[in-house]
Amino acid sequence: MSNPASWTTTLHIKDHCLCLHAQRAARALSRRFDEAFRPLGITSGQFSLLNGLNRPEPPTIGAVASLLVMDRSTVTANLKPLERMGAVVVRVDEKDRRGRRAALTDAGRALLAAATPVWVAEHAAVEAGLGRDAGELRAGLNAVM
Amino acid sequence: MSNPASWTTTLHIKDHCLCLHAQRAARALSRRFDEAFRPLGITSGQFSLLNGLNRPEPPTIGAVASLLVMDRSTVTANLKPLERMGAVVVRVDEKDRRGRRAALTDAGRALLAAATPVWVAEHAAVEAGLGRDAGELRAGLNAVM
DNA sequence: GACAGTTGAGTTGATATCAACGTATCTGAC
DNA sequence: GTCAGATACGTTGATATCAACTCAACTGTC
Repeated sequence: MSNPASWTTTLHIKDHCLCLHAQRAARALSRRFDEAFRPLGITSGQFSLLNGLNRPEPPTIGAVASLLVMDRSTVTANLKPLERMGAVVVRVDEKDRRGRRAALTDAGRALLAAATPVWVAEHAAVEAGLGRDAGELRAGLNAVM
Repeated sequence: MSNPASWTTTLHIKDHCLCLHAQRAARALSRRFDEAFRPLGITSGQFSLLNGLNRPEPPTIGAVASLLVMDRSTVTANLKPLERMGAVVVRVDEKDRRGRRAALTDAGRALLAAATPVWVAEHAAVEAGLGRDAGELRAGLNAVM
C-alpha cells in the first residue's frame, strides 16, 4: 500500500523530471503551432521538416535525422505525407546509391514560403508570452543533447 | 528556385524555433530514459504516467491529461499497455459515472518502486551533463504553457 | 419529471516515434 | 576482382499523439 513517503517522492519526480517537463512543453508548443499552420494543411513537425530540406544541396535521410534528432525510419515515415501532397521528392543519390536525398519541389518551396510568416507571427507570440529570455531556454534545450 | 536569402531565413528558423528545440530535446531525453527503463519493460512515458497515478485518490482520465498536458484520448490509449501488464486498473467513478479513475495495482506500485531509483540515477546523470542550472531550464519549460 | 446544455470518455483515422531486423551499396585489404 | 565489414535505408510491429465525432451521464431550469 502506498504511504505518504512515496507520495512525496512522486511529487518530487513530477516537479523535477526534465524528461516530463520537456515532453509537456513539446506537446504544448506542437499543439500551438499545429493550430497556426492548420490553414496551410501542415503540422509543426512537417514545417520543421520542410525547413530542414530547404538547402542548396538536398540532404540525405540520415542528415535530416541528425538535424531533427529523430530516428532515420521516422524521417522516412514523415516524408511520405509530404511526398503525397507533392511538396517533396526523394531520389537516390547519384554519388552513393545507398543514400537518398529529399528535395523540396516548387510546390514545397511555395508551401514553406507561405508558412514562414505564420511561423514568424506565432513564434513572436510565444516569445512574448514567455516572460523570460528565449535564448537562455534554447541554450538549455541544446544542452541536453 | 531558392536563393541565399531564403536559406538565411531557413537557418534563422532552424536556430531559433522553440518548437523544434523542444521537440529535439524531448526526443533526446525520451530515448535516454527509455533506454534506462528498458530492463523494467517500460518507457519514459509510461513511467511518467505511473508516477502521475500514484496518489491517495486515483485520478480521473481528464486530470491525468491535464497533468501531462496531453489529449484525453492519448491518456486512454497509453493506459492500455499498462492495463495489459497488470500495473493499472481503470474503474468507473462511483460518484460521477461519466468519469473513470485509473489506479495503480500492487504490481504497478512495485514497478514504480523498482523504476524510481533508475530515474534518480539517470536524472542525476542528465543534470550533471547539463552544465547549467536545471531549475532555470524547468522554469523556462513551464513558462511555455 | 422533462429538457437543454454541459461535461467526461471512448472510437476512429491519420500521423509520429522508435527498436529490431533485413537489404543494398560502398570501402578497404588482399 | 573478391570478400568482409561498415554504412544508409526500408520494413515491420508496437506504442504515442491528436482532432473530430459520438455516446453516456450530470446539472440546472422549468
